[in-house]
Amino acid sequence: MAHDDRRLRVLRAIVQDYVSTNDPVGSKALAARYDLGVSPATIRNDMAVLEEEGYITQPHTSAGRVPTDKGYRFFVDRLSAIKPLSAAERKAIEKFLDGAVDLHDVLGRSVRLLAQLTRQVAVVQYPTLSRSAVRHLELVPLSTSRLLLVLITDTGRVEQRVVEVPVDTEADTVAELRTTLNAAFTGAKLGEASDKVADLVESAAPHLRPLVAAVSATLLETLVEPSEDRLVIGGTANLAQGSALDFPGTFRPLLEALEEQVVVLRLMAEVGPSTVTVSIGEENEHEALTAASFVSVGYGSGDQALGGLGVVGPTRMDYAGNIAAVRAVARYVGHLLAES
Amino acid sequence: MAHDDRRLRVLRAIVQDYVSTNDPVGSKALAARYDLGVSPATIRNDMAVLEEEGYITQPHTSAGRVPTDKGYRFFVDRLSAIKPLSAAERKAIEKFLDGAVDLHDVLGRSVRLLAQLTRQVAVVQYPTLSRSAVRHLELVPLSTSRLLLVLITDTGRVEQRVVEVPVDTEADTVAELRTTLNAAFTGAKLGEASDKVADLVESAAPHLRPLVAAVSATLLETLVEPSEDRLVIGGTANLAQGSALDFPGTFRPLLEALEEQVVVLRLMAEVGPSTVTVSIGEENEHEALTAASFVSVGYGSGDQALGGLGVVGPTRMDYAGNIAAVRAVARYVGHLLAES
DNA sequence: TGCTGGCACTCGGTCCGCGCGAGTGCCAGG
DNA sequence: CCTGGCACTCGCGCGGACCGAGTGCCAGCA
Repeated sequence: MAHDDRRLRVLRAIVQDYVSTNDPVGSKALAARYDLGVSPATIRNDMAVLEEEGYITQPHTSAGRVPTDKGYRFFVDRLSAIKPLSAAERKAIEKFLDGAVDLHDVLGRSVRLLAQLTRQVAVVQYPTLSRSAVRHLELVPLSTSRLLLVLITDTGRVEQRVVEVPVDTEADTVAELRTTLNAAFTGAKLGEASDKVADLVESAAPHLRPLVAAVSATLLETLVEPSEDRLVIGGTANLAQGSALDFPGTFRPLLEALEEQVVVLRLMAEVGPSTVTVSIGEENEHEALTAASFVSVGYGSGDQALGGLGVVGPTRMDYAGNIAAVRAVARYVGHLLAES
Repeated sequence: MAHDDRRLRVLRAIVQDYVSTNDPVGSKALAARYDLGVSPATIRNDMAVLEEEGYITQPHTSAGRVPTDKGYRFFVDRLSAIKPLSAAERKAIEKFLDGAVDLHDVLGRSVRLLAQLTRQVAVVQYPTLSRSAVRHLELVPLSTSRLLLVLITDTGRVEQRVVEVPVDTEADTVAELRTTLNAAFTGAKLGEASDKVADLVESAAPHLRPLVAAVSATLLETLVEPSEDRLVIGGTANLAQGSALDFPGTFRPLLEALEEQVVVLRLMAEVGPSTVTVSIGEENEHEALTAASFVSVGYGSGDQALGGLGVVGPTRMDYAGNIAAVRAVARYVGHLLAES
């Protein structure tokens, strides 16, 4: 129907206007700024309907309208045209990420880049251990009864743990152990490592068995939450922009939630690669995020995401732009990790 | 002189009162809350002198007085009695830090702990590479012309770099190379590594020389700023407390400066072990920090600090408490790193 | 000489009342 | 079904008045 179509355009205009001006938008301003082809009075009627249906609301009687979470949701779902990045932006991405020297560096640059592109808080997850493969396992003797286990994954993550071994070991034994472990685990997905452990202990030379068991146990421990997932956060300064406006009174809890990491990790758990997920306002379970939106996507080539990244900002954000930025950065990060 | 002594007490009272209430403090309130033994009128006279000398100031005529940076400085310098931590706090420290599983974990817990104890922004520096010693060097072949160099220090830091090697290598060669490098570097301070490189290349077997040179070069590269120093920041949510009050308009720049890291690292560069450094307001060079104070100390046993940690907050902070907390956490971190 | 109580003065914060303007809903007409 | 007109509502900003905290100064007292 023609009406529905126009109402959609009205809603879209309201969202766009509100996002850019941060002022409740009235019928006259809409008619003036957007070429809707109808008079303010007609727009008012449409707005009344939109309000009844819950897409917009007015903060008080004689103010303009503001999109509700439902309004944003509708807007985002109908976002057909993904705003392509400008040439300058593409260039900035390359410039920013090239020359990264290791994983930490890649993710650090990514988070800064994303924060800068979107002017929001950026969040980047380290590649999940359990979906990474072992590149190398190293054992460094600390004393005769303590070994340092160093795990290096194909994504460049390095984890280390001290292993208390049940029997005293000598250099030769450690070398043997190292060979055994690497033979067994190198190239294997960590998520499947637990399956191998039993067999490995079984088939190991008798004098190595307690050692293999101890080291394997420690290895599996690193795969459990929360140490398996790590997060880099950047651009929190961007929150301070219009904090009072966007997050009335909820600024501090929001920062706390971000530092908590767990909250964000939970959001991130659902992301798939290449499909951008947008979570708007009240859709977020955590209370501190009910005034915020979260745009996220998985990165990493292949069917399963190695990790996620995204941005957090006020519901009043430039969804189209942020989605594009998040997607672009994820693609670059995926490439960078694949080629290292 | 009796006067000077009383004036000092007045200044101290002003600082304490202002820190706890965040209201400019007047003569009457002072007389009522602190047992100075004199009347408000006398206190007024003292305050006039203190103001003339630049220790306090009044935001506007007919308001109370507020300490100036100079006033805080004087207060801090005369802080004889370090407030000892409460038993509960000591317990919290132990509980918080025990069970840390690796360096990242130790520092992460420390920063959270410090933020919680002081209710300020906490900052912890990773152990400086150049002052750490090599525990182990590992080489993992990525392809015949690329090696992954993994450096493990005695403080538990792990750094990795990809080394492009000039000639194709085989597994045997890599093993030889690894042995050579570990023989040369294990146990050596990284700061002194550059001295060794020339000799090492010289004395290496001819076929290893280009490899040793390439790997050593990469090793030395990791020692230059900014990758040599890393920072963990936590408790930024604490800034949001009275951001408007404490940092009028400078909230965002402050967050930016903290994220910048470089600024903080520069401040941290000067810290020595065991001596707490306090940098107040305008004493900080960086503009965004002119309304903030920085309390820091080095951690690590021995004469030279392995790294620094501290807190950043408004000049209006509990210096005695924060100094005590920073010192206590530094001691614990030092112990933890020493025993691993 | 130094402390004290009293007093006049200053000045920022708060409250109140008012007018303005943006925005709305409704209605009659095209 | 759209449009222009109109009466109505309210939040915001502005200006004035009041209030109270705090000060500086001064004369008196130990």
